Amino acid sequence: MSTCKNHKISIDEALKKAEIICNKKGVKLTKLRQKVLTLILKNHGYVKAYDLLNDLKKNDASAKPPTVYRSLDFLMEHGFIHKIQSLNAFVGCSHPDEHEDCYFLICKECKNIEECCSNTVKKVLTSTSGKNNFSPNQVTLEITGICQDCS
Amino acid sequence: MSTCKNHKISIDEALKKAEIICNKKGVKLTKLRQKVLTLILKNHGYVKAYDLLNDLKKNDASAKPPTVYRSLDFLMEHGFIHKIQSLNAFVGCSHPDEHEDCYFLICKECKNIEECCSNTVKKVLTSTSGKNNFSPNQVTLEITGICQDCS
DNA sequence: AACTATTATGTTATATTATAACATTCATTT
DNA sequence: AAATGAATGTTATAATATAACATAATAGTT
Repeated sequence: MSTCKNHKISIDEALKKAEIICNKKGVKLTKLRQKVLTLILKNHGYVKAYDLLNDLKKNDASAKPPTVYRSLDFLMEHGFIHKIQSLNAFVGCSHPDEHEDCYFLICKECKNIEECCSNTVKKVLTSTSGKNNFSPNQVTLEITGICQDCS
Repeated sequence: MSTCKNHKISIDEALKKAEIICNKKGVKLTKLRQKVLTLILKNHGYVKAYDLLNDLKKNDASAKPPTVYRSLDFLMEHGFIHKIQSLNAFVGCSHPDEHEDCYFLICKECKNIEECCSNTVKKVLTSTSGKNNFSPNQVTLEITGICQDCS
């Protein structure tokens, strides 16, 4: 069982968690989707779609862009991964079951991405949106900088 | 002089402002850059790079991707426009001289984008980053939802 | 004015990211 | 087994962006 200081939980645990959530929802975590999720979780930083595709090709030469994008779509839809908009990249989610608005601390040194949840941030964003009479739907909050280990 | 309720200032004013800032900085707002900035400001919502390219081609058939991307880079570098990461699109900036961390309210109905500055938001983000021992460098905050006019 | 250095633009080519559209396979239910 | 719907395979292409090198314009120097 592989673990990593950057994973709140191990890959195996994350996969099991995903399996359980899928069962609850009545959707299927197919072999392919598992494979893609595993490849993403294995990385401590972020992963690019075409790097994933190349990884998939090692086992299955017939893998093509839709192969990976469809899995990515599924995994995003169910909160198992997130897309980092400012990088066109993807990261695993450490807590797909308890999902709130999250934000990302992206270290430009080590490329590591920390996913954070903060009620304070959430509240401030909601209230500021409210002041603008805006009904928020989806928040993209990505903070690039230098992490503790790299400073 | 064209104005728009969504522009805090008119296009002409924005151009003049940009001109002044460029002079101060010792950089040049060339005809091409002016043209690109104008095309962006004319839009009330966001603009895609290749739409800009097509607009440019109307006057100059030889325009090519680097033509527009270089201008976009320049305009972003000096704060005259912003890139909306979640849309791969660009919006004009209404206050390039008094620049702080801004965020964007993106209406998925009317496609309008409101640029906002909030000290509260800024403070919360800085302090939350600090709690994670993270030195923020650049913040991407994009909130998608429904604006007042569309709700 | 001629020379030089720098900046900006032109040009060709290609890299990167992502989706549309249709065919086939697989799993589940009947 | 047949029918259905979901998932995957496959082909093609769309959309976004940059590398690399050539030329032109500009500003500063002689």
